[in-house]
Amino acid sequence: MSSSTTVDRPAAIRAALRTLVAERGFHGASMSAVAAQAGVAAGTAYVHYESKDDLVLATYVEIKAELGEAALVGYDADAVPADRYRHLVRGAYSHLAAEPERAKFLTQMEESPFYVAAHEQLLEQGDRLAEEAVRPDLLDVLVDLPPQVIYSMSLGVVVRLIAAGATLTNAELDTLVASTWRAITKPV
Amino acid sequence: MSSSTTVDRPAAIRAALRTLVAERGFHGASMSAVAAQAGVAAGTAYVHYESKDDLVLATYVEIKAELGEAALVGYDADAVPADRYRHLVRGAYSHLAAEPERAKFLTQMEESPFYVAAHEQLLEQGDRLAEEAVRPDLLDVLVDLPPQVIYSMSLGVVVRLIAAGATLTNAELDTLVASTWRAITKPV
DNA sequence: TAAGAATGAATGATCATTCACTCACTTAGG
DNA sequence: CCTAAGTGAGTGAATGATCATTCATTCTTA
Repeated sequence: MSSSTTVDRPAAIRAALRTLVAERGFHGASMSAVAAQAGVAAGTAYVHYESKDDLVLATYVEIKAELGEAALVGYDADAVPADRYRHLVRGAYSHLAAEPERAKFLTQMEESPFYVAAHEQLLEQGDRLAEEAVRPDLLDVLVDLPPQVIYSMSLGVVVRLIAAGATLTNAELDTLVASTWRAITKPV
Repeated sequence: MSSSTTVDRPAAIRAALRTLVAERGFHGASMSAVAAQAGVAAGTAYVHYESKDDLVLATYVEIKAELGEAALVGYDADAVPADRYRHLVRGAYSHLAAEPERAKFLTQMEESPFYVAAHEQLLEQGDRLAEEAVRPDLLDVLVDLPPQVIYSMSLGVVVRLIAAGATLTNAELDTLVASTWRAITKPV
């Protein structure tokens, strides 16, 4: 059992990975560097994670889960697709803007060698946002493009935008929601 | 001087890098692997390029230059911004779809540690497409977001789409042009 | 034959990962 | 209470693999 005085090392190590990947890319996030950033010895990460892949995966899943949870706060599952989309994008924006490190990690992740495995892991664990995206009434109105491309035109834009250091006013965010919605839905 | 019977090794090495990065990511594109793919010895790349960074940069610049050239064929510089945009996106699409390897290389590149240096190099050499993007009459109608984000909502979508293996009909491509144009321009 | 191109084994750096060991803390027995 | 054995997190030097890069040597070609 852990008492209130003990530290959650796995969480500290995941946080260190987030920070280093966000700041320097996977390039600058060697296991020794991560350990140093977390203030632990090189071997400690391996007490909690089988491998670097395992750690990266766990960190990615954690960030995605937090993002999904945050985006779904106050969500009305019975609303019309366009309104549901608006809610999710705005929720994701707020959550990511509050800690841009997360957005930077995600953009670094998306084209990395880890991504394929990470995406599979996510599907196994159940990705609340992805599950929302495949609801039939939404799918019906989406353009016929690979999910990855749909993502890159919608939530992906928000992630990259925050990773790039941009901030939007409420009005600008609404414009972006509307624009990206038009981009991913079939023309009337 | 090279006669007609000699091979252009630098070009072969750049092509090998393209192929390996497209197929396996930067991860699987070590200098030995690139040399092997090009059918030359490990040291040969260093006869023509100072370093791996140098080779990656040259390959990136080459792909961007080819893309710009292809997109600008038949370009009417006096047309209205929306029409110029349409021409460039359609041109880029055709060029990339003809050899998706290029699109895959570009997506791999965009979040890699090489990107910052590559982008600078591109600006020095003069990027025809980027120069088109900053013409005042176009800039005037674009939303106020970092260029990188504008790119990711416009040409970036096309690049990712092709890298993901999608193909579009003429009509679908027009829809995409219109959608992304709405995404990057200020609302009326 | 001179000059540049090509070679590929060797070099040194960096990495992920391992493991024998230490240490703090818990538990069982007296 | 006290103590001894047990437990598992934490350590960090060592290992072996992989890489980018070098260079003495060989080959090609003009």
